[in-house]
Amino acid sequence: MSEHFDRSVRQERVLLDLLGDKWSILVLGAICDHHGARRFNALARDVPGISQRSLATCLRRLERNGLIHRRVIDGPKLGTEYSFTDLGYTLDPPVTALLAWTKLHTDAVRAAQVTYDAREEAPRDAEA
Amino acid sequence: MSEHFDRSVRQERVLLDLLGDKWSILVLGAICDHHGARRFNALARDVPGISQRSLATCLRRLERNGLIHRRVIDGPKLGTEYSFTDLGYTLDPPVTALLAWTKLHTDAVRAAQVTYDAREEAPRDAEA
DNA sequence: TTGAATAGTAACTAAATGTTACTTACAGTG
DNA sequence: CACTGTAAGTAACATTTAGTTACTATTCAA
Repeated sequence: MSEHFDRSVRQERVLLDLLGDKWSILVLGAICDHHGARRFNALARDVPGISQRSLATCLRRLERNGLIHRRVIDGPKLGTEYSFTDLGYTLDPPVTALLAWTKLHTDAVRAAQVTYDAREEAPRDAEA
Repeated sequence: MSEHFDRSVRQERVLLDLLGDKWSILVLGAICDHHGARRFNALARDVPGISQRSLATCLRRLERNGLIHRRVIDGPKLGTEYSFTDLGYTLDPPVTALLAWTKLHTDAVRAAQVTYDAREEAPRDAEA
C-alpha cells in the first residue's frame, strides 16, 4: 500500500468520483448483464428501487464521463439504447478488484460494525 | 467484465460504500504516508480543505467499518492516534486497481466531459 | 494566567439524492 | 378513430447527506 496509496491517490480520485454514487455500478452491471446494451425502461426494471429521475441522472453522468453511449433507435420500435464505450469496458480491472475485496472482507466489515455499535463507550453517532 | 460485473456486484457494493465518500481515501492516504498511524490534528493539516467536522465524521466511519483503529494516547503528551487495522491494510489491491485505472484513463474521461459539454444538442444538465 | 494546541461537538447551511406526478410521442387494439 | 399501453423522459418538491463556522473542555508551556 505504501507505494500506491500515495499523494497521487489523494489528488486523483477520479474513478471514485465516477462510480462512487449510489447507482452507477448497479446500472453498469445491468447493462453488462445484457450484452453491453440496454434501453431506459429495461434498466429501470433491472435495477430494483431506482427511480426514473435517478436513472436518467445516472445515465447522463455516465455518458458525460465517456463510460456509456446513448443512441436513439430509429427503427420501427422507438427507443433509446445505452451501451458501453471502449472506455467503459476498461473498468473491468478495478471493478474486479472491488468485487474481490468485497467477497473476501464483507463479513469482517459487518463484524466490525456490530462490535462498534454494541460497545458501551460513547457510540457518538456513526451508525447512521 | 461479463463474469465479474454481475448480479453479485450489484448486491454487494460494500467497498464503494466504505470509500465512496469525499474524504475517506484521502484520509487513509494521509495515514499511510505517515507509517500507518497519525493523530487528529495532524490529519486535519495533512488533508487540505477538510474541516474538523468532516474529519471526525470520516474517522468514525472508518473506525466503525473496521478499517482504522482509534487509540487515546495516555502518555505525557495527550492525543488520539488513528492507525490501520489488519483489515485496513487489505485495501491495497482494490486501491491499487483504482489508481492504475485513473493513471491510464483520466485524460480520456476529461476529454469525454469536454466533448459532452461542448456539443450543441441538449446539454440537459449533467455538468453539475 | 495567558495563550496555544489537542480533540472534538453543536447549530446551521448548502448540496446531492430521491419521490411523485406529469408530459409527449408513438404503436396496437376494438 | 378513440383508448390503452409503453417509451423516455422532465418539473416541482421533499428528504438526506455533507460541509461550514463557531464554540467547548482539557492540557501544557512560558
